[in-house]
Amino acid sequence: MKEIIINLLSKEVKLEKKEILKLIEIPPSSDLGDYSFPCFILAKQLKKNPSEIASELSKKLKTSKDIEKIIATGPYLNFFINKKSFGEITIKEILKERKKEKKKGKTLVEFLGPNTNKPLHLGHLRNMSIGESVSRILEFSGDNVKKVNLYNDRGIHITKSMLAYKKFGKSKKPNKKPDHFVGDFYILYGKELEKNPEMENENKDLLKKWEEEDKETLAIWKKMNKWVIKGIKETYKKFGIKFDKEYYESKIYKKAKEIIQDGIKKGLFKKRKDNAVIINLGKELGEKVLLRADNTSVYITQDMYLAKLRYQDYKFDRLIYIVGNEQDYHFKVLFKILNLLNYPFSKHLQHLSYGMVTLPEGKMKSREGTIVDADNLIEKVQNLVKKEIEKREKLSKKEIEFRSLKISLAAIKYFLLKVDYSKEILFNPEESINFEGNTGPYLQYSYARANSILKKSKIKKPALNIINLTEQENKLIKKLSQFQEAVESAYSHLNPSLTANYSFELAQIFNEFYHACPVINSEQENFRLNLVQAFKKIIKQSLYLLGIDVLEEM
RNA sequence: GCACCUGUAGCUCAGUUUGGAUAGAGCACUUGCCUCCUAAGCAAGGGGUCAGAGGUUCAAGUCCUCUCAGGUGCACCA
Repeated sequence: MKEIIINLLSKEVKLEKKEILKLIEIPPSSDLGDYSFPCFILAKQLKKNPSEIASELSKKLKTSKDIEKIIATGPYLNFFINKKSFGEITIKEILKERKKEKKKGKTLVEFLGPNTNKPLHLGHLRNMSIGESVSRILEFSGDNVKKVNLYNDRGIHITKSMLAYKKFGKSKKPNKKPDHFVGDFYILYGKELEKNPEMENENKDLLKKWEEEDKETLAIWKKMNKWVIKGIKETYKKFGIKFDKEYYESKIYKKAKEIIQDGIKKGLFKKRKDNAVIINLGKELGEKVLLRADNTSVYITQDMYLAKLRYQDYKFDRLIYIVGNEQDYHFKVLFKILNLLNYPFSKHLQHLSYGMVTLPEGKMKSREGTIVDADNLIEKVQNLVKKEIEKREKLSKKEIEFRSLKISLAAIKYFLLKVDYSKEILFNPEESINFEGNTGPYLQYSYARANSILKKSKIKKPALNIINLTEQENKLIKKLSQFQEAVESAYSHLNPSLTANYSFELAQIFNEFYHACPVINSEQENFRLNLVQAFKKIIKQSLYLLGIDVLEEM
């Protein structure tokens, strides 16, 4: 429909079609028209008042069977489309089988990156929600996407829980979810450290032993890492996440040094007096150590190597790191160094920097016990959902379990995705997770309602013949027609919140329609069934892009 | 101190990328709607110096400058 308007305009207006496309907007109220073209830009070109231009154009442009009316309202040229044919085209287009987009290129999405000393928390849930959603949006638009994870499974923070376990664990085996079991020792380390500051040195010694590959130390490390990873995997599988490949820091941290030699050869890196290797990145980024005096590599060195390794593994066209904004500086430095090293992939790296999840009392702190644990949160929300279900109907235990998990995950994911990723999210345990209004369950509910209509109608193959259209039907058709644009926008901005906002607006309009326009046994049943079907398909796709599953009944 | 990010209704957020018609939702609050396809819903109502000040422009929540407030980073931790 837009194309028709563009073609019409391009005959009378000295602008490229692309420019016209950019300018066309949707008026704030449908009384004004369906599409509009603001004439301000032409005012300079023609040296005339934009209102005059609009009214002249409104006389020149000819209406057709698709464009019924063209009216100038002030400086805007407003188009009224033939709503019946627009409705037919839109619905047909949606109900048609979707051709798969051609593969555009290979994109790696790295997310999660857990430490193997404690269970996942709410921050990880945001990370995974964004990572999964971005991956799906990319894939939907034709990218060949691979999801990768990295376990930060070595280092001073890992030996903390090991040390506490050695001292106080008495070789016990996990008596609860194993990542929580290990996490308790991590917390215990912090507590004991206050009483006994000497532990910090003990911890350093333990790390040294690990680096020297002391057998006993490696055995504890392996055992505890296995426990944590098992627990973490359980959580992210429950959350609906899968990775194509998982990397382990412990397996690469020694090899990371290879990259240092390359930099020295190229004259980029320099040896300091004490034998540490450094790079000077000028005033803005400063001096960075890349290899310690004791010849061990640091975090950034491993990331440098890992980027190279991933390029070897996948020959990606793009690598997107989903990492919190506390690491903005780190990624600036990382990309800068890889650029200086002149690696071919270095220009295709991108940091999707998302904001922290904070609590009303501030940042989550493990020391103060204010960490919102992922497993606990999911369980709590699921229990709330169970109560809601039980209020409504009697179901088997199995069915309650099934539905409550999907609904609670929808509530959590949607809560984390509806806010622009770059912004901080305030999580208020009392208020944040609810099931009404702009929430995941509201969207699932609209889907279930649509499904219920289709199930209950006796007409199984409704014909698409439109007699006349109500205001709500027009609104719904228009919103449905904007799905493609919404996805494209989410793709180019890598922003799931755009999809979330679209989904909510769509569901809202559907619910208005639901109340205003009865489907079953109405004169318009055939057409309305088509409309409901189209809605069902689009809302399902939108929710899929957010990583949210639909329910046929709720 | 330096760098980056944020500031829109009581609360949580859209809208700022690319300036354009009357600044929108949700929650909370007040009312109405289940003999009607699922009330996790719908309808109506009150609630705004778009942090502040200047500037650019025919036009600024949106662009520029400064100020104020909050957050994050500035590790040979990962």
